[in-house]
Amino acid sequence: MKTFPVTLPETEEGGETMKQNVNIKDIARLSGVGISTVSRVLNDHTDVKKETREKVLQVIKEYNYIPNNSARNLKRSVSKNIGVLVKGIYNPFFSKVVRAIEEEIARHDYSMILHYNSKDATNDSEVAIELIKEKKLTGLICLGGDFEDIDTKQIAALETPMVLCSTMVRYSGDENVFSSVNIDDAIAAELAVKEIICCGHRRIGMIRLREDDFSVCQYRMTGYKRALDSCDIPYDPELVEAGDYTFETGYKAMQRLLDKQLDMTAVFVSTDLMAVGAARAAMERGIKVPEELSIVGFDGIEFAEYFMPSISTVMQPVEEMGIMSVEILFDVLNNDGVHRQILFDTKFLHRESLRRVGGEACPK
Amino acid sequence: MKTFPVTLPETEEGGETMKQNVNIKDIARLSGVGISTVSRVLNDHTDVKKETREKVLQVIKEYNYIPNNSARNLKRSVSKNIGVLVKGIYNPFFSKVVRAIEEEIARHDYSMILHYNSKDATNDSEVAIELIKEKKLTGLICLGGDFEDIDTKQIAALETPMVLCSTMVRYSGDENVFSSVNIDDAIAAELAVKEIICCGHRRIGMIRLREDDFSVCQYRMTGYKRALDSCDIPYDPELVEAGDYTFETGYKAMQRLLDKQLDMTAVFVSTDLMAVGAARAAMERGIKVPEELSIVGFDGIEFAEYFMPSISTVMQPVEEMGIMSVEILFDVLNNDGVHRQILFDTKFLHRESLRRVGGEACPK
DNA sequence: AACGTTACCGGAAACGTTTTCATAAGTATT
DNA sequence: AATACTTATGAAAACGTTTCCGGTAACGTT
Repeated sequence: MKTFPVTLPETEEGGETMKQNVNIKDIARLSGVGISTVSRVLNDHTDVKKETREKVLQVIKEYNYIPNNSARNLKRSVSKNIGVLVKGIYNPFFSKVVRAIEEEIARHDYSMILHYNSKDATNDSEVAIELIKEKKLTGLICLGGDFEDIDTKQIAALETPMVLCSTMVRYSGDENVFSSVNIDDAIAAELAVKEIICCGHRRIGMIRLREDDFSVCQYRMTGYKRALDSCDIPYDPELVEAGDYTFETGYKAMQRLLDKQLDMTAVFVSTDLMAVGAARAAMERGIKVPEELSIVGFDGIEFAEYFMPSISTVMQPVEEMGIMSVEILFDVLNNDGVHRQILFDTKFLHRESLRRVGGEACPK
Repeated sequence: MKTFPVTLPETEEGGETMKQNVNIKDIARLSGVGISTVSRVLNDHTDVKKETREKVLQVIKEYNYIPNNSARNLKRSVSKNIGVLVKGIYNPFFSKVVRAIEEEIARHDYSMILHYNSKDATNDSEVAIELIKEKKLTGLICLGGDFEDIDTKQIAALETPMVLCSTMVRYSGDENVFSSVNIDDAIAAELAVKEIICCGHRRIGMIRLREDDFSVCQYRMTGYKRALDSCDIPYDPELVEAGDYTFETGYKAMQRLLDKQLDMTAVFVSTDLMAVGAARAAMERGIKVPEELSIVGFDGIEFAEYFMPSISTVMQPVEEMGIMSVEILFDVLNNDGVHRQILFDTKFLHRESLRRVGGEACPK
């Protein structure tokens, strides 16, 4: 039953037998060194004589040896896996971030475990903690969702870096147990609405997110109000309807808005997806966009650019945000828990769906 | 340094100390049974007395014990991770499949490791094999991409079930080493083009995929030709341009097509993304869609429905395909390698972008 | 009463690494 | 020549499971 100190059945050209799995012991034996030396070579330790290292590397290559990750993980008591937890909405914006994240993670020689939290009304921090513990993750990036009443003690105890990207945090503690990557939704929205105002619009509708959806998108509503306020335009709740990210709800929200027969000349929409739905709803009723109604979205998904008319929007630096999330994660990992909060800049893209109307521009 | 056989420092209410990680030995000791019994409980083995099981479960719950996955993986010599390898294009179609896959994988209590293969011109099977070996995956699902000259011996030797979903396979072996989930792209495309012909169109353009992109989308070209053929419409290479999935290349391909001043009345486009880009290109030039030019896409992504005009397209059963891929994977896993090839049906969606013209319908 | 079965259970050997510790050999220092 | 310090190395102890192997107790069968 014991392995004898003989050479392995080699994987010959056309040979039928193929040793299923070469392990570190085999490599050690075959290169005439101890196991620990092989391990040192594998992990790039410096204290191995050059010739020894080369010899070992050659054997490794020759036998096509791949170290067993499970064993490594067990010893190191982490998994070289980084979790990404995505809040359950389907949004091309998130898909793109995920992609950027994966590429960056792969560059660091880690793997990405992707999990969608589809339960709608959960506080995502619990799911996050569960995930970390269960899968022994090296780190976790949360995309979207809602962290409320966080048990900072528990999170700190995990000693696993967490980065929240585009995640709503409602919690008034001072402890600093995670990093975050965001844009300033309120300011970005405020600027967008000001752009609308600058085009002479005064009656500006808004399609916001349902209030029970605690995502950062809620702040876009704040920005809307602030912009109105700073230009002395009264806030009229009649002009506000809500949806929940999707084309369809944007479409319906716009219908409700139009049904009210308001003298609206522009609408600011919380997400590009809804903006497209909204635009369609208006156009279906024969309302010309932007001649009769301007529409502005938020996110910067590519689709908005190809819609006819192309949708003016607030562009988030998608890839950069993804990459930064990973960078921060590894920073925290290596520099022992110094967390960072990053705010990215956005850019307003003035496209076809927004047009100047008669009225004078806002002084501001 | 050794752990003494005393009770653990409990996680008391408000207590500061928290035993970092309870393990199976602790649970065994605390519930007064042997380690193997705890293991049996954990793995739902039948040969444990009811009371013992309950006792153990209670202790597990009380101490919030979560088994160490790395250790489990090491013993079981698999990882409870299922890989998903996505070919590097950004396509909302794939994002949606991935999502369906993840949910199904999670339902089985596995994790999904998602990896994007961004290298454009690779034979993806090598990446796949590498991935399986390195991450000790339980199974692998490939989305898109190209398997050519497969080393079936090597794949068989892995003994890891592989499912190819929407993946191009160019290889003439008889051995059956993987399962597949697909639609019949040629037939679906043929039907779509016949629909166009039935609307009276005779000069039908095509925006296909670049020929060096070996994806299943190539078969859509086959379908196009077949449809023309069966209705005795001559194939005219002038009417064909190529792109590579994206809005932008669809847009440009349409421009090239229009530049040629052909008397085209409809265009069949290989992917919805390109179809939208193409529609935009036409409309920008003042060509009315569908009044002057009909456009038909392929895939069934949601966006196509909200574009104005909504894009007629071939709907693939996205979620079903994802779920099926996972189901097959587990089937193969449990029934010892009986592979299956699945073909899903598609559905042609006649929407605004396709309109009847004067000419008589095709007899067929 | 002796025996065979069955239902439960514990000990201990894996699984394949990383890392600590000890040691041997070489080199520099006294 | 004795000492100390470096450099390279191997043996062996973990890491936390699963599972094989065997053993005990209870029970029914002869």
